[in-house]
Amino acid sequence: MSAVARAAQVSPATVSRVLNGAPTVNDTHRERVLAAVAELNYRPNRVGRNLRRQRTSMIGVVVSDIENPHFNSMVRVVEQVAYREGYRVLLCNTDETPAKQREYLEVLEDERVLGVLLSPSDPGGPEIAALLDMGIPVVAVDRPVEDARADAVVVDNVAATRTGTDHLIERGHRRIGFISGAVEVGTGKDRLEGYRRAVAAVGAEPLVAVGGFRVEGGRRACAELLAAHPDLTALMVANNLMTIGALDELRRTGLRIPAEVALVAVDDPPWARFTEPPLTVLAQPVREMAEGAMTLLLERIEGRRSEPRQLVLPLELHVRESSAHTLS
Amino acid sequence: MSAVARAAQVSPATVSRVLNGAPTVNDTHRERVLAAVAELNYRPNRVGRNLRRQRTSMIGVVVSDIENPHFNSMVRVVEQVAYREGYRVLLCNTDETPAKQREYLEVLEDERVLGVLLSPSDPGGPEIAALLDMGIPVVAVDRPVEDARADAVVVDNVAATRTGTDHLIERGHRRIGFISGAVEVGTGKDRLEGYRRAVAAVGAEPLVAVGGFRVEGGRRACAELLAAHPDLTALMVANNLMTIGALDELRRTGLRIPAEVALVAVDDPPWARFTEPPLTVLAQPVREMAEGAMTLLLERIEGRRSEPRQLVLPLELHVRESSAHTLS
DNA sequence: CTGAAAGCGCTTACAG
DNA sequence: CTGAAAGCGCTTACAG
Repeated sequence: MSAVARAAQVSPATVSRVLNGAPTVNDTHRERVLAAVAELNYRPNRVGRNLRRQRTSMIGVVVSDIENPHFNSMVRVVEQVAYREGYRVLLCNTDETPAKQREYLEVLEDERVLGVLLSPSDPGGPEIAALLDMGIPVVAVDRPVEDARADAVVVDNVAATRTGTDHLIERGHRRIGFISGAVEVGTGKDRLEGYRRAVAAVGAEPLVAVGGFRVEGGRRACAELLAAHPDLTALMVANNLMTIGALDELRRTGLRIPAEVALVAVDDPPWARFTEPPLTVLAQPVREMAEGAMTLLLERIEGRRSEPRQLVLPLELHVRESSAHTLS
Repeated sequence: MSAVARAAQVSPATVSRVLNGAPTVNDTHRERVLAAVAELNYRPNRVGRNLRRQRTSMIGVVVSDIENPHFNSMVRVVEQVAYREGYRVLLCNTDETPAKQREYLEVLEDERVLGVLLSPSDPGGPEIAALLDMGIPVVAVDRPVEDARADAVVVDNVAATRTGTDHLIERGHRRIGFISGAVEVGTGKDRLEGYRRAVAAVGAEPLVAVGGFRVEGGRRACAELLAAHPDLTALMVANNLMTIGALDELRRTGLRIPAEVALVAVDDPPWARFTEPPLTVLAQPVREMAEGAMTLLLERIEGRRSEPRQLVLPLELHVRESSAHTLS
């Protein structure tokens, strides 16, 4: 910058003013500065600016599994909104491990990001409180966090699996298996709860196997359920990745969907309409969640709100063919 | 930091040494510093460190469509490697637009990232040269860039669609449609070229529609081809998103796969085995590409290589049922 | 409208 | 082994 100042025969302060669009700069000076910038191929160093301004332009986005279509649709929307508003996205992927979450949140704190969007692997981690202590706003997405100062955008997971299971019950099913996510996380617990309530309401026995939200776990859980309960007629699966595993396992065993096993899944990834048969799903309002989360975060960052807020959005049942068979 | 120094009754220099694990620190001092750090809940400010060290720990990752499973699998692997090696990932999504690419690359330059992984929307953008001029290494992924100083990891796209089309030709097809990506990007051009060579080799007529690599474009291109060439018996689709669109269109028209239209697609997303019928695909070696790209980038960042390198990886044909029908 | 000066939070060569 | 000092590249209150 001082090289530019020298070339333009002005002070560094004036260069800075020109670069930041300050109104109070003489036109001759402005032109000389811009010419020198072009001439020297100068690009301002944001690290210096960030230090001086005591403010970066970065938002940390911490997801638990970036390969999950649910999260990457969300990341996409978040990135679009951030870009539009002039912020950058620092992407972190915790692979569902509390240790990685802790390390990443500490890094984000040290990098002095403006705010954090977090789909927690560990909703009670003390590093969440540390961020809030430092004045860095946190918006929990998908799953709430324990610290009450954080904002949150969640969906009504209990209602979702309740609705999905009720749908199967209406179709005459009573032996309904549930492939659950990790029950240590809120989403997993709530989805299991919705299922339990639905089967309890008609006096059916809960048949549960835990698949941990990943493809392989879904396959294993499906195999377990089929082995333990050969009489089951329907499956409710708690997310899209486990659904891939479950479909693969069902295909392997040769069971027909929906005639022998009906299927309802949480999440509506792009491929759900193209499996055989197309899947009945509970679609998450991904775009609304991402936009809601960014709205809450930007309100905080820009100082327009200080009271915590929580957004609860509904999932939507899309009935397709995987549940089209009615038991008689 | 000066507060910590005061509390520990040492100089800021000593605090810095303790925090950075310098060996030459008296144990008493070390303990006093660590106690003060814990007491004051001190977290070092990386912005200050970055400025002083003239070095950040950030890698820019610029993809053209983060919602595409191909790229998000890649981003996942990149993130894992970066984390393991102590680097952070700044994620940028260009939505296939040169303008967004330019803006993001300028931002990455200004943020003084250590290096950039770029799947270019505009392989000739002058901002790529600007990064290299500034000494920031660039590794092109998926598609090469024009500047010869950049490293690159690409797949052999010409061979891929050539192989896929030859596979259809062996099954007796001669009226083979091609749903192309954007031909302005290398991948799109090369995939089209492989198809052209294959049909030319048997004297068949090339039947091409451009779908631009996105779902809607794929649907439109498929409809176009079916309308213009009602006699076609097979389709080769240049990526996974357009395949979703094409499948949807085929389903709408009621054409049976593979009996009435055979289908081969580039990319092997998780759902490709669960469509009806399961898809014959050309699988990209995504993990190898991401790991290769990170290896090249880290070699540059850590100064272990200065000559440009290019990695070319093969795609693999996975024959499934969407091409199982042989024409007689 | 402009410049000289201070300072953001660190790190590190230097002297002791 | 330690501290005082300089300085990374900016921005901005202040004085003129």
